[in-house]
Amino acid sequence: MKQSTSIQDYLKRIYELTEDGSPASTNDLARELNISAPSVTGMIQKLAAEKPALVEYQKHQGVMLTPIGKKAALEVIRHHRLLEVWLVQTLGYSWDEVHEEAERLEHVISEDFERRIAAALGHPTRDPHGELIPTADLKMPVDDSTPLSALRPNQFATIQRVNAQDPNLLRHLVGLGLTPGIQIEVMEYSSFDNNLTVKAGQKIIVLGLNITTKIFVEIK
Amino acid sequence: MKQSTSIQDYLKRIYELTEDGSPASTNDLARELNISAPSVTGMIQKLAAEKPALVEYQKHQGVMLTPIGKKAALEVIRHHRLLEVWLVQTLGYSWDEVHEEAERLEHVISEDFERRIAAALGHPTRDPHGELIPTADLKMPVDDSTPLSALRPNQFATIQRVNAQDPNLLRHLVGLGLTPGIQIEVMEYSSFDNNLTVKAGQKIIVLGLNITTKIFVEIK
DNA sequence: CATAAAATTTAGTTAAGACTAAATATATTT
DNA sequence: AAATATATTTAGTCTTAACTAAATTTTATG
Repeated sequence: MKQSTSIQDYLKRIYELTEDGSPASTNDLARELNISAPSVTGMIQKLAAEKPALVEYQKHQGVMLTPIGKKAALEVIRHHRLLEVWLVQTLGYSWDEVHEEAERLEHVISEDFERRIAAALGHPTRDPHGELIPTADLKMPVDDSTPLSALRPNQFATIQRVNAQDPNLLRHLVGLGLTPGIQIEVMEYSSFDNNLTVKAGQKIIVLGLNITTKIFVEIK
Repeated sequence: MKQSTSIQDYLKRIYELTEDGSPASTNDLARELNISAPSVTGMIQKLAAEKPALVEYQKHQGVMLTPIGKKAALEVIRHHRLLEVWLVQTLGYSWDEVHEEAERLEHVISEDFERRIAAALGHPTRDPHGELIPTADLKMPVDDSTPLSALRPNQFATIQRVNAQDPNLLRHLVGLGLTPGIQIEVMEYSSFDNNLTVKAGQKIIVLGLNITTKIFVEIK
């Protein structure tokens, strides 16, 4: 019942890619995992053949997680996000440094360790990027946020989460003052390049689609 | 230059088995690692063939670590022991619970993580069992302790370290009040079974060789 | 010191999980 | 709807690190 590190990575990526309800394609998975497409096909077939199956798979149609696969994925994601909070709170990591460390630790911590850090941290519900942490019974809380890219001028919002791991992007956002909890107002929208001009604190900032699709907000 | 988990385990065990200056035998290594002897031979040959070599190996003569292999081993041991302190101090693990968790974590933490916990803990010199922690520049501090088994009646000593990982034994010792820092007096010695009768606090305790060779003391 | 026992190594397999090259299926374009 | 482009799968290989069975070397014993 305990999966290898690489199986856990597959399940986690499949979870992320199927959050919208549509199956994950072999190619998308290959890209996300930095693994060749044929290797991905092989692993998917293996996961689908397990008893009980961890994924549902039809040739050329992509993969979805079975309920069991989903539990396993949420377990890894819970580990990852709790670890991120823990690294930031107790060891002074910054939000652009935690991802890589958590990525390795998530596979080796015990359930006991998980319980201990969750308790020590006061059972946090979000990681340092504002992402929701799956509950101890492995349910993902419902997320009511909207991508910033969907907002238009004169809308006010609070940043809830930033769906990114790239340290450079994260540091850039800190520099701009765009972190969870921050209030913003949309000033302008350009339909040509989908740029949004937003006001955060005193700053007026122009953001491209690449950034606005990664920032999720609660509309005021 | 970064070794696999299993190579790290080999190096660590070889370090422990060669601390007395004599080479580690294939069989001893196999037993310590829970791996078959032929597998051990294979791995040893591989480690000896690396450039630079991690071990010195002559057929049928056992293995020793090269200076480079020793550094690598001390790195893993430093990780392990710092993690044990960390788990006890910040997450409330008891000394019989830490070993297993540290055993998995030691292979995946970054040098940055190592530095952060070392600093957060105030650069401890011993782990929860009293074992010395290799320094940041990977030197093992000299150990001046004596096995309790070498003491005789009327000698007084302080327990410095307990060289054991078995949770049952460790809990047993806590029950007997035999933990690092505790003062003891040797009352009796039996040359027949090598039992020692010691006084720790109020208690009078008879200990077999299996235990007295694992407890290391500083003679008063 | 010859022989039995124990330790070690060699030889050959296996499993996981990656890879490339080639084949095939699906999707897109004209 | 045919032709092309893209995505996916199949087939076969490689590496790591384990295994067992058999051969060999070393050590211990009679």
